[in-house]
Amino acid sequence: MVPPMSETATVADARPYHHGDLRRALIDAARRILENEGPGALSLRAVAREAKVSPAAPYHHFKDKGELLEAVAHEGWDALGDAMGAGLETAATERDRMSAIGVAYVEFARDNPALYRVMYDRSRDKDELPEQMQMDNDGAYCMVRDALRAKNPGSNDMDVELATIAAWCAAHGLAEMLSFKQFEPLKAELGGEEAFMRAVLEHLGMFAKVASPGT
Amino acid sequence: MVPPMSETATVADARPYHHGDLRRALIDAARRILENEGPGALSLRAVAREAKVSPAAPYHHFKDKGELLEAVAHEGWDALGDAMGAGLETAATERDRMSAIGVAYVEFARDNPALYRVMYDRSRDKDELPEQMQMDNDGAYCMVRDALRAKNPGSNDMDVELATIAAWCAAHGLAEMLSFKQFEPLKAELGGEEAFMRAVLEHLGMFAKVASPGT
DNA sequence: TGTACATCAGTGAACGCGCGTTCACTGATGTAC
DNA sequence: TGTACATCAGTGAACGCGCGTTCACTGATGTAC
Repeated sequence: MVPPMSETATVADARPYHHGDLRRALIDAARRILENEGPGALSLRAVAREAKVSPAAPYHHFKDKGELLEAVAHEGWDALGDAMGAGLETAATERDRMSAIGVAYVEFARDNPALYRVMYDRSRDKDELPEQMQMDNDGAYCMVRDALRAKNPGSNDMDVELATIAAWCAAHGLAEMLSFKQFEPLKAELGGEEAFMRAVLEHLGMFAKVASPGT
Repeated sequence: MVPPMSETATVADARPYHHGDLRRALIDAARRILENEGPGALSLRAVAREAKVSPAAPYHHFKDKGELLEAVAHEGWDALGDAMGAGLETAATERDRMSAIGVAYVEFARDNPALYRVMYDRSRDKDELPEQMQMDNDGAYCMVRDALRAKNPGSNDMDVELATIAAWCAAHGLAEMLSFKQFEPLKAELGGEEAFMRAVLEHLGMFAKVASPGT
């Protein structure tokens, strides 16, 4: 009788006692859980399970659950910044830059809804946006500001700053609204979700109290 | 020896076995917990505790925890609609209506942050905004749409609809951004939080791709 | 007006669950000599 | 090159906890006659 595959690991199923890069694996596992099961399922134990490791193992890499969440959120902000940068590249003209960034932002949120929620989740709260969102470090926030400055030459700094914040608010709001069912007829009428997104963003001026701020 | 206050309840501390309106009391208790301890603390048991009732009592009024949350969220939407209506009343001129509603919206979210989160969490779970947000029932959504129609006479229906959604997105985004610490210097510079809110909302047009949609 | 009885709205104990975290441990790795 | 030993990164069992929910119950209320 041929014995089943020996217990001593073959090269193929070798799972060394030491993982190699468990930290990385845990963050990846967390993202997998987020997207497959939502933020409610994201427990430390679930992450360990997903990474095929004991419940205590993560503690060699993260002080506690909060620190893991922090790392996941940090990667999320990086990824969002990358997505916005990639969107910017697609803009044909300078005038298109803002909407290209906006569309990239909203699509990122749509495609990574649970991650996006973790990023903004205040329960770990510091009442602070991450480094990528600071006003002075060439992060995503500055990318938007630069695009706005280019689009509105001659605007004063305060106006550009406020418009940047307004843009971020609008994109965030749209990102959270996009998936509500009641907009589906409108999306269909406009020819798809991206058209809907652009249409909403283009109508912001109609809502604003003053069409040309700073005048 | 004078016996201590009789076990048989005096009029003052009469707590009848039957509560009278436990459903109401549970919803109020939930709101108290939300604002004092945040959404994370909102368990059915905590609500029962807060209402000074056994953990099983709520089941005579709500099928399960979800149904209680639903009731809390429903009241939240009503309260938000009321706040927006009250804001509308304060608008001196027709032109001010939109910003009056917007300010009222954002202030409601600022003053009831945990309730506000529950409202949108429940909606997101169902992929549906509540009745107050439907496009055809004289709710809060329609209030915004009417104000926009009045402000932009002659606009076609689609433009008004899209601008309404844009306004809602902007207000929601600002509501969630408002309390981040990094905006504090800006608020101070502008002379306070309300000035900041108005300034951000007024700058939306600068972000929009097209200043006058529909042209 | 009294009384029997059904119904309603509570109680309190118990259930099983998954959670975050700790602990003593052990296997694997790296380093000093 | 070989060996002793410190350190690192895992294991697996256990802790106490609060949770949602169920259950048999009981006190209070309302109704029929």
